[in-house]
Amino acid sequence: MPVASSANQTAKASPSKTVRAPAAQRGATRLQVDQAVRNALLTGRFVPGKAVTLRGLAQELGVSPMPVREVIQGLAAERALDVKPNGRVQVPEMTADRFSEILKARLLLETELSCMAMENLDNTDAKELTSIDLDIDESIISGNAEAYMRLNHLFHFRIYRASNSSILLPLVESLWLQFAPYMRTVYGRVGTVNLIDQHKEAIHAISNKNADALRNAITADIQDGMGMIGREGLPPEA
Amino acid sequence: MPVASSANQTAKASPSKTVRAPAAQRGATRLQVDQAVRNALLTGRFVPGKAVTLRGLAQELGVSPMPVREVIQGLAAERALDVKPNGRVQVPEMTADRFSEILKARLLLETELSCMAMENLDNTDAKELTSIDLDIDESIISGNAEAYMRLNHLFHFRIYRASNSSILLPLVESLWLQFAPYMRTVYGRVGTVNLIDQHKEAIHAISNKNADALRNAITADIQDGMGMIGREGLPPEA
DNA sequence: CTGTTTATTTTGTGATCACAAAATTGAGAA
DNA sequence: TTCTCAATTTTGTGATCACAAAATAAACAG
Repeated sequence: MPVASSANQTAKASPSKTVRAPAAQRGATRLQVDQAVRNALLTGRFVPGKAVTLRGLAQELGVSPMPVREVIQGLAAERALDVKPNGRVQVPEMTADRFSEILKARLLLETELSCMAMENLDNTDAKELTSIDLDIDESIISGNAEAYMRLNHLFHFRIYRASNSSILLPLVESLWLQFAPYMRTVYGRVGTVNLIDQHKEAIHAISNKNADALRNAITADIQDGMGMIGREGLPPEA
Repeated sequence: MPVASSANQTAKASPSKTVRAPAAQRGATRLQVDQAVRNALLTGRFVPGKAVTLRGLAQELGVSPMPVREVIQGLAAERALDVKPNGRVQVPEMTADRFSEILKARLLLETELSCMAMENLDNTDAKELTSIDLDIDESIISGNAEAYMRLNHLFHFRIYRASNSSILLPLVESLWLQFAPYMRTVYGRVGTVNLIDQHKEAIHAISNKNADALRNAITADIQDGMGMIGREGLPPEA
């Protein structure tokens, strides 16, 4: 899945004379790498434990190792990637401690975020969320875990983004990057059919402009989605 | 303040033959740059709006621009540095919205963190915290804002670190990196003598193993430290 | 076949380079 | 002076290189 124009790669014609494509805009390559890796993490295409190598990712995306290095450093700072003591980078493994702490943090921050968002949400947003939720239902019954994760993220952050938050929102985004790869492995084990859709009540709360109801719906959604794991055997390995 | 051995810099002897120092260990240079910038931010030596340039920082620390690039990317991902649309990097400016949100996030996360830490804190920790607090008192009366900020960070995170948290702790660290530079400008304006020391009660709560009391003390400390700004004129500029 | 040791490959790290976009400076005209 | 525009410098970006540590593969001895 090359992300850059083919003229960009293998730019080695004459010595000490590197030809470069016009470069659509400043930092476009890094941005594309960043989005590619983020999407891969959020949709579970990067499995916990998976090794992430500079040259590997660079070749896979059709770019030089340079922008990949910077993106990896950024994602490592967000704890979305794990830099081992020997420098190797991998998708973090989940542990029981990490999981329960993420659950706690999500409940704390995402309920707050949804309350903040409430005052800026109107019926137009409710309709959009309804549309997304329909796609979510479809992804659940069809067992398309990747689509489910993408849409579920879209649903939640469509709400949170209305909060106009510049502090809490990035923190929550970091949390999602951390637990998403593990959730994907859970869906692979127990499927997606067991998922309960708590989104209907969230939409209803938004339509009624009831902040408390939205808070409860978000709480229920988080606890349903992640609490399920508690009954399945939390730690993937001891 | 060169951070690397003098043998490392100006390593340009013969063409295409770079001499390198034995390299104490893997990633040591980047780690030193990272700690240097983090300390500068946390102690307020980097003022909001200050431009952070690759070559500038690299030369100041006596390293090549390479490790600086990676560190900056990491700190930008933690919102500790602000990457403008044109690629320039600077210490973030504070706004009223950001400030109140940071305050809210601190109250949410740091109280939780202190409660988690309580069960692992013993009298040895209390004595250490007392020692730190004495130094804090001294820094306040002497008006040494930089020392105060360093010690205050040390005090809080000595507590939080006992929580053995791997999720919430990095989030809070990100918050401190974000508000520290601004706080320094406030201390420069109104001085440090107005600061109220709420740490005594926190230490007392730890000695008594009273989680609720610790929560209250941390809450009071945060609100005292940051609530003061509300009476001084929050936004540095509109 | 098993365990150990050596050779090979992979991989992160620091450094340097070339280039373009952007900011800054400088000169000249009104 | 003040404005405008060209020249210069600064700065981030992508690319490539050299090196060492680490991981893997390959020999080899038992």
